[in-house]
Amino acid sequence: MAAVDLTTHPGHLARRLQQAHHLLWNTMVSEEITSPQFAVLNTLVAEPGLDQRTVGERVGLDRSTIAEVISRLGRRGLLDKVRDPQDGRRSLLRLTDDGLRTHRRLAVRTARMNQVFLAPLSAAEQTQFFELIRRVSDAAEGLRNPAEPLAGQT
Amino acid sequence: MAAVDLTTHPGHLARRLQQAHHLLWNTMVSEEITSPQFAVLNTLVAEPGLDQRTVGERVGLDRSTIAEVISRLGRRGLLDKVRDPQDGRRSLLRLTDDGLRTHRRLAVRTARMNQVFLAPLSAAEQTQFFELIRRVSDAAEGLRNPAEPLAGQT
DNA sequence: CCGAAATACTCAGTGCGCTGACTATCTAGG
DNA sequence: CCTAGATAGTCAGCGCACTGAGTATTTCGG
Repeated sequence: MAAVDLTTHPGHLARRLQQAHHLLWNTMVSEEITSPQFAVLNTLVAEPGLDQRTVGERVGLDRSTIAEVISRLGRRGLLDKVRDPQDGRRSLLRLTDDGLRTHRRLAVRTARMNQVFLAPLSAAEQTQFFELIRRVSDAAEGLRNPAEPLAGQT
Repeated sequence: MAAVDLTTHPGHLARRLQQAHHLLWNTMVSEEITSPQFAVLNTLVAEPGLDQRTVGERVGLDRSTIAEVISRLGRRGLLDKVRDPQDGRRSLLRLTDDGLRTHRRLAVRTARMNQVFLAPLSAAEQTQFFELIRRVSDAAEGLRNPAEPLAGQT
């Protein structure tokens, strides 16, 4: 009987939080476009013409995953992908009119959903919520490259 | 230029939090056993002989996903799965000795990882962190079955 | 100019997570 | 007993997410 209490395990809580979010997203935002897909659209609204890798960096997806997400968005005609004439390795991405319209429509619903999702918390608690999660995520992300200790050049 | 700030979107933050956790888990706990798999082991340590559906309920996985996770654990010889003689629909689950040993080993490492993961927060903040995430998750989970309004029997 | 390193992307493989359709089994009503 | 409904599990299909290997292109050193 050495079982552990999972409700104090951040990983378990993070997974449950995502599931809860997924549930609400499906009912209140879209069953077609997923949350990561919306994040990609959103990035390309802000910075049209980005290459695939950079979009992945912005939304926090690795090269393989971002490739799949973009391929799906392309199949749906929400974005165009063209080879960079300056650098044949890159694919430059740009939303279509349909992609722009979709983003606008979903942005409204997303805002509504976030309100419902965060309704159990007071305004102050919501701020705390964001800050605590961000601090933990950023710190863990920082452990990824333990090198690069000082600013001493190289 | 109607782009949105994703850092105030709980869904986005939840995803990033899980990625950060996954990263730490892989380096500090195990590359073989995943966090959901550990959750299943942990549940069966506390309640041996549970059926598949109930285990899924305990750890928060749907019938399909829990089936796959259990199948993987079974292939690795960490648990046994036998048909319930009382009810032929059910599969009863029980850890093997190897499963028990694995759980014990990982439980220690998991505790260490949680400390590192939560190190950026003070003790009070950690409590807040758990509570806020739990409240949001529970509330969203509650929206799943909007029925069952009163305690009036049936 | 030419070969090596870096970079962007693709592909194969594994695993989590969900829905909807299906099968097997059990339970309850007539 | 026998059928209708509920319940446990399987299966197919989609999508996110990661790693490691491989390809194409660019860049940099000699």
